[in-house]
Amino acid sequence: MPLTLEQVGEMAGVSRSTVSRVINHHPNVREEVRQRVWQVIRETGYQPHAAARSLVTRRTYIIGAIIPETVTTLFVDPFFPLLLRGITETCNAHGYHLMLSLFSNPDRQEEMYRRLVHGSHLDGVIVASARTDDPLVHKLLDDRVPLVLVGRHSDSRASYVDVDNIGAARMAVEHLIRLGHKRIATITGPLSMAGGEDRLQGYRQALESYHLPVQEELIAEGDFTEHSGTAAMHRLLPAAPTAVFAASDSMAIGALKALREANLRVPEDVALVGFDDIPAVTAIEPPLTTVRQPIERLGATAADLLLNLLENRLEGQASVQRIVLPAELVVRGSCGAWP
Amino acid sequence: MPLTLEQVGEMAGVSRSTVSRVINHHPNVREEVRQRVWQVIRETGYQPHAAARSLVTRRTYIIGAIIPETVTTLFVDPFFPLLLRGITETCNAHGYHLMLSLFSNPDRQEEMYRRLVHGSHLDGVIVASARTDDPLVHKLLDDRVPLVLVGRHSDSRASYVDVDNIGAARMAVEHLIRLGHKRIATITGPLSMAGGEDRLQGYRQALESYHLPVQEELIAEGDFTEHSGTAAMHRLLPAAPTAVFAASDSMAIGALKALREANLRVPEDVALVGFDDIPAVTAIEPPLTTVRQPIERLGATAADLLLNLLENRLEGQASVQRIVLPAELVVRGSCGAWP
DNA sequence: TTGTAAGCGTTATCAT
DNA sequence: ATGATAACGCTTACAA
Repeated sequence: MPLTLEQVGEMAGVSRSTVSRVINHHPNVREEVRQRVWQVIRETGYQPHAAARSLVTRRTYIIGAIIPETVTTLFVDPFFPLLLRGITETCNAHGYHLMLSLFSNPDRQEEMYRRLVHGSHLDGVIVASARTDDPLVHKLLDDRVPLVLVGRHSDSRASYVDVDNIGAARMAVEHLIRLGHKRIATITGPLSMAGGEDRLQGYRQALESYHLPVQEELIAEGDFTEHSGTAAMHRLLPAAPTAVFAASDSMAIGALKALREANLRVPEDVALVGFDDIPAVTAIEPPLTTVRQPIERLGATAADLLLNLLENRLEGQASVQRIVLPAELVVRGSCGAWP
Repeated sequence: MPLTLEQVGEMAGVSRSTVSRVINHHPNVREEVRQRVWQVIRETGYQPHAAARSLVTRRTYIIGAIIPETVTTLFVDPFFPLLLRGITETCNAHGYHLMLSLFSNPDRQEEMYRRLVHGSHLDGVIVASARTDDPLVHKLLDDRVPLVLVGRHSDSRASYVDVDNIGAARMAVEHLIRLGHKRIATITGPLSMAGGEDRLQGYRQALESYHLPVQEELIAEGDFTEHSGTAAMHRLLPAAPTAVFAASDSMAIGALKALREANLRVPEDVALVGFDDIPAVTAIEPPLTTVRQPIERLGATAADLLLNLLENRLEGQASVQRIVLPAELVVRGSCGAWP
């Protein structure tokens, strides 16, 4: 059985209130007493009971990371582990813990939401890669749950951290244009997700800035998975693009397979650029030119934002914050820029 | 402000005790009253306060997933997301939540451990892929924390779920032997981890069962990462193996690069087999023959085991359980078995 | 500076 | 079958 404040107090010859003050770093404790109490705490390994504490403080020091249903299938992508690493790193550094919820089963979603949010389990929530209009986000906001998103959302009340998807996609496509390509196709992500929509937007902007036409037959929608990349590439083949910008590396790899099947060489016949910089891209031949996102920083920043929100909620106008992080183009063999 | 039991009781015209009984499905409540109370609960969306509840029940319905320091760098491997998916799926189905802790920062480990474990935050813990003699595991066991490991451990008190690494490795190597190879090298994982040790053991067994010599110059240790695979392959090259069994796909991919540099073709000059079946292996040329582990089932089984432990602890002799799941060989191009 | 006491929202024991 | 009432371990006025 773990010790209680009362017992620690007894051992130190003070009341439980004093021990509480010591633990919570209240100033009004005699130095000598403080020393003695810490001594006992250290010796006994006393640790406050989390539930008892949060019952009165109304704080759990737990934040939730929610992966919405739509992306649980993408959860195996290195994106999420990296994001989680960024989040936990920051959380732990500030004494917070992380509760991970994959909303994979639609039947259980509502119940999970209730237990989690209304059960006062969490101080705040980070939602990763929701659909642009995911109702979950609206609900959290309606319920006044301190919230930070990874990836932008249509709800104007939502704070978020995002990668500059538009700029990054534009950079990638302009790179292809400068390499002399005129018929550049794109395999988009799901257009219901910000990442999908924005990267397409960047593609458009790049073409327009070079006065190239945006042609519908050069645009095919995928869902970020490799398989969808292959399928999309098959649909694009009749339009005979000389270059392809895929909105994810997995889709680029899928596209590569379709190109191989069609006896097209990369980059000689078709140049290829991906997005994400997952480890697999350096394993394939040719290594994939792609966009590298600061994923771990994305997570760390989201956590930072959320913790700030939590700590300053008292003085708090509900200030909506939006942070956009830059990405970088990593040029490798698949775009033909190398000799 | 969320409602309390008291308020719900008032609205239903009963005392808080009765509402509590209804919620906890106690038999002794008049049917009519039960109906009325549920009605109010549904209408109001009342949800019990988790902290208040666990203060008295001493249960949090949270289980912890701990990723020890040694493998946080491997956390980006698809292994962990899949494992987590298996774990959460089972947890959520039984009304449990998951707390994720990456013990990445050694300086904070002790404090995190204390807050987490001694703070009564968790009902039980799953530790993934610890080192075979990881002190963390001993400590958890000493502290009487209900525990299930993913991957075996030297502490005989520990229940675990593991893949049949020995059998799987043996199967992979025997496959190479049957293909006619006599000089088969292996790139091992870290020998301080069960997965590393056992896969080497399987390699040995395969050779021995075919009366082939086990030669030290054909064995090189890696750390599961791609880079270490390249380095290990370089060390193996002088021994001129005709086949290589790598204990992870990432290392196999690393080895492939080293082989390419040395102008050796796969599978013509050197056959290659990996372990894990990560997505990247079908992206490379030739596609990698590898061992597929039931990772998600591994996680689900671990969670099942732990929840069982928790639910039956009362009647509970501390029965140590060990479950070993089979893996399968996936034959693709890199071993030369295909025409 | 320190102790006493009330209260956080439950569950559980005991009457009724 | 139901309602008081006493914990659970902590924080926080309020008193001293």
